[in-house]
Amino acid sequence: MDSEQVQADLFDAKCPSRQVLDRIGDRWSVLVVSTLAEGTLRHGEIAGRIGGITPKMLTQTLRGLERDGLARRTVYAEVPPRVEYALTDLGRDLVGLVRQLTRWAEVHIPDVEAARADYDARPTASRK
Amino acid sequence: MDSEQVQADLFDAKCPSRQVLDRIGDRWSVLVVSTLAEGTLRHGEIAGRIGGITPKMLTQTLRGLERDGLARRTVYAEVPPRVEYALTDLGRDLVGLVRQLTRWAEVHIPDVEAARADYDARPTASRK
DNA sequence: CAGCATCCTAGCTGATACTG
DNA sequence: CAGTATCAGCTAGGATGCTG
Repeated sequence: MDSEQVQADLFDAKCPSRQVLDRIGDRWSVLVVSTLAEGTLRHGEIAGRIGGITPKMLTQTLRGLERDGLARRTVYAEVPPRVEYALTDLGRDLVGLVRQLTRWAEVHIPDVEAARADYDARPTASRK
Repeated sequence: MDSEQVQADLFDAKCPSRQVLDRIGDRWSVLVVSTLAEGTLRHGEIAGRIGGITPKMLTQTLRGLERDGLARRTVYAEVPPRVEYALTDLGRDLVGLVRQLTRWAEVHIPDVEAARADYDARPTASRK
């Protein structure tokens, strides 16, 4: 395989890890998915559990998840309106990946933070 | 535990998955780490393998990886200057996580794309 | 309650040019 | 060769106010 091929594999939108990161790399997706992991919830319930998310960002995030087949949106024609969100099978599968991320973090983030502190303390290092 | 505590767990910098995503969620870190997985490389060699990355972004990314203890930077006092980069043990471990991301993507991204195409085609859905 | 419209800011990112 | 400095654009993200 030539270098052009390697480049194509790594760069662009072809790189698989890039695709996942583009999907869950934003500020709220992981949080919303994790919250929905506990079951079907309404818009306000999700907001309450997460805390600090604006209605706009929540809706925007949920729309993205719905579009990508990770969450299902159910509207009940009632007054006042009621909208429920739940994970799809695909979404539940994503939870598994998130758990792997979490597990890795719990194990290794301490090392990362130690290295960071060490780096910042070192006067010789090219500091930011 | 009160709702304040739940919020603290999920939000802020405490959520473990958030920490990983903050670290590898940027455009180049995963690419650079994956490239370094093949061995010790010089600045220009990494740039050549990745393609499309500017010197500034590469240096910036490498600095971040070095700071977090994921990569090691070795400067040789020669003329012309030579600087080599290699993964640390921690960095190599991160490669494992990236491979899991990649694996998940390869399996499920097709479903995501199908759902997306379906969603975009549906005229009734609240489209973006 | 759910969520849309609008405005606005901050930070990532990139293009370019220059230095040790 | 490796790295820095500067300028500029894009867009994720947030604040606010209004509607069905």
